[in-house]
Amino acid sequence: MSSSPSPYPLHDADQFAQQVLSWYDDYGRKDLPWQRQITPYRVWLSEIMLQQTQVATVIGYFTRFIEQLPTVQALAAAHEDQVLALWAGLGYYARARNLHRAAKQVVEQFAGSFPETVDELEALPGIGRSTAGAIVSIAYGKRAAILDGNVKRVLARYHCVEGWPGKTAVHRQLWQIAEHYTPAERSHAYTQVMMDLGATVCTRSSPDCLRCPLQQGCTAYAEGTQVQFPGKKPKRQTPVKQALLLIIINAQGEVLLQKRPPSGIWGSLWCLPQCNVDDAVETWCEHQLNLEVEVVERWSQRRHTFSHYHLDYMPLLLRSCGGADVVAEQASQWYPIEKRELGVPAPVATLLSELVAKQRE
DNA sequence: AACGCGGGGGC
DNA sequence: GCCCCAGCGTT
Repeated sequence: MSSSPSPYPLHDADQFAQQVLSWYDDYGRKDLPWQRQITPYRVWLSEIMLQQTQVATVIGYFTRFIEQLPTVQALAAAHEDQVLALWAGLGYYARARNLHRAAKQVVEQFAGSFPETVDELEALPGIGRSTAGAIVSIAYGKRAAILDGNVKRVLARYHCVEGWPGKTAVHRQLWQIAEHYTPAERSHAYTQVMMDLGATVCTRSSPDCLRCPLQQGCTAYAEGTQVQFPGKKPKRQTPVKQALLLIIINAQGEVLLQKRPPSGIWGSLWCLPQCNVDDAVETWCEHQLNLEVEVVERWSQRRHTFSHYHLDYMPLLLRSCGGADVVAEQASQWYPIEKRELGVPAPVATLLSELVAKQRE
């Protein structure tokens, strides 16, 4: 382990662990769905979901996912569309695709039993150092440090670590601290409590320091500078893109969906056809979809925000009135609007729901 | 309307 | 090794 000098003294690791573990015994969460029957598969799935989403939301997704794909073998054998449908609404769809790929690797390379070391786990797609540490400590009870967003916040405040954790130097510093405090015993409880603390006590904008087991010893608390840590990502302004989203209905009342390419926004999800605002819609449909359409309604413009741009889109309701049906190609299909078995992005799901509601009027 | 999340991949 | 990418719920 590298030993770059720290600008602050690390505290006693045993005492630190004792403080948080005692809090865990009293207040830690122990009955979340993935904490009940602990298997590496369940821990892995929950950790990937929790990377991007809060516990309350993950519970429903996790439960549904496990019902349909209860084992890594089942996941490996599933169709990509089923996996993405189970993920739809969570965002960051590359993770669902990585999850699927990793399951196949576990089945093929490890005969279906999960690897037990951080190094082997990290070699699987979608698993990095922190997620590998979480699996090793929670599922196998072995010592391994984690550094997710919650833990970063707790540790950055505890030692007033300056700078944005996206910077390599800051990140390295935080890992060093994380490793220092990670105890050899009670690995599962320690990992769990550090995440719980960050999620429920040491929150981003209003930390509840009076209930924090680390209050004594927390440098930011002592200085009243909690909300300054961790340092923020330098922000840049997000561009606005515009598009038309085409809700094309055929004579059977089905809507045309197209599978997106595997990389980029909404990768591999099923989406409404999308064209530029200055395209002539009828002509575009004829050329791109080989479909004759007429515009039925123009809905009001909405905004969907991604991390790096806004998409202002106007939904157009179109009726397909014949023309060759080119939907033979794999990448598009007519889909019953009330069916919910394909992975569609959140805004598309919203539009389809609105359409269903409208038709019931 | 900001904000932040863990890891992959391009450079 | 550094930086950009990604989608949604929360604040």
